[in-house]
Amino acid sequence: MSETRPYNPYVSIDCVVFGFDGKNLKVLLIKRHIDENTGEYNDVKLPGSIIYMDEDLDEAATRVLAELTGLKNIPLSQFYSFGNPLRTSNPRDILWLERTMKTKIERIVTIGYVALIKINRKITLNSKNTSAEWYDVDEVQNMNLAMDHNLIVQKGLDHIKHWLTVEPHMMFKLLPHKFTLSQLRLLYDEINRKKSDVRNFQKKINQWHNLVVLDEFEKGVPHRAGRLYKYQKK
Amino acid sequence: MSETRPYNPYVSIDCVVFGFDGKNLKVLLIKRHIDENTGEYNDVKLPGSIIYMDEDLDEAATRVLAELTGLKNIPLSQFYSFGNPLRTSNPRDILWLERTMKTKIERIVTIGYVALIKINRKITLNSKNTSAEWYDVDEVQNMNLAMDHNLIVQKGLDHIKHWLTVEPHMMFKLLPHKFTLSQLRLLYDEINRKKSDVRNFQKKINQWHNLVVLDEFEKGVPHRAGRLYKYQKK
DNA sequence: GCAAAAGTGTTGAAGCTACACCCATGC
DNA sequence: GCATGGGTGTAGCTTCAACACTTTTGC
Repeated sequence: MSETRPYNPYVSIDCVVFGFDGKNLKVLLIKRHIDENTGEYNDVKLPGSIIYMDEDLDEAATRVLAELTGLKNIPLSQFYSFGNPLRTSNPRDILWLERTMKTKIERIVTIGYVALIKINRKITLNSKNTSAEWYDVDEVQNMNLAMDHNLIVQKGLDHIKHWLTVEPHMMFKLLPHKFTLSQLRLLYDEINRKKSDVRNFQKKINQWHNLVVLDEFEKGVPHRAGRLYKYQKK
Repeated sequence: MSETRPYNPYVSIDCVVFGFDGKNLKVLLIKRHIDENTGEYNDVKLPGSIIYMDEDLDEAATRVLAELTGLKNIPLSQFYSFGNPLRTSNPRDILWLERTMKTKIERIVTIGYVALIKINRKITLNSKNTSAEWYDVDEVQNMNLAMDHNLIVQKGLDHIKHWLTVEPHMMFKLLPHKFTLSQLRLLYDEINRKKSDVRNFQKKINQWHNLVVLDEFEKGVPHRAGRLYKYQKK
């Protein structure tokens, strides 16, 4: 983070960070303020930034996420790269980029990374002018994100949906340490965009051998309390 | 392709083009000659090049492949991006890149694309100093390709292996117009790196409904001739 | 006639889907 | 006591793996 480390103004990282609030899948977005002398403009974008000249992509993703949100030790997975030359051609985007990066921007190819975190992780911001918030993934589809970030979120979603079949354990990263089977199923259904049969779902996950049954139950619910489970890495 | 169209020397495309000769999976590589005054050096690399400043990635992939091999109308799929800052740090690579691109090279992030073609397609080269050849994928693992191209080939392989389950029809792009079920099975097994049971395999592919049985048989084989099939898009 | 690959069915195991009722809790 | 979601088993169907012998052809 030294001030003299040169940027590569042609390549950036964008992080699609997903969370789950027990009901909806959420994505972490950062509010962006543009003062177009002074047309004023507020919108919302993915946490992302250009990379340093001598920086590996995975490394850059980790750094960018930490710098913009304070989130550390988050495994990030590259999923797709976006290089439409018009993706940063909106004057608003150019203005914002050049002010923020303090460098001339021509055209940026961005590498998309995806991460799954527990939604109650503390987010800290590096600037008073910004704020990060969780947005419903469904809402985001109808919002107008900065640059091509709608597309990036969509591709990120496709990517984690694909994980459901290939590595379903990734879901546990989105759940609290202790969770009920309903929470697990709702999350699964939310990502998969279809309702599972309750009994069949429980049969399926009982074969995963990574769930530990706890002697605890959820509290304060206006119905029979669900049993709590935790995930145990094998 | 005008001479004045400026390059973006920070982003490149590399194409992993696969073919199948009836027995082995092959990858298309380009011989590269370096004269290091005159240490002489010959090695082999993927068809790839830096992109133009105003060019979309998919567009660049199509152009680069056409320019370097004459292959047109080839669907290319992006599969992964490679950005280790040391990937082009070998002096040999720098020398070659700067001579070929006629521009100063600092560090290149490359976007990997994969394509599947029939192995008898005509390859034409744009220069007398280069030549393109098909290499056994297995051999390539033990060769020392330029830059990080061994890694890129490996990731490309993983990608098409994954296609077997998700979109198995892609295999037909690698086969001749008319083919036997053995050829199809050998290709499947080659990509999947395991032997299928003959009968089970035929049952599986009979459910695809994209195979048309022909009234023709292969010729000149020293055993019972296999029936020919063709692929019919639905 | 022999070497080499083509072609062809059945069985058992595992996994997937569909489906309905009683239970515990908060209000 | 009622509304809400928790928790539980079975039966039919589909899918997948394992397995061996006869046919055709070139030489």
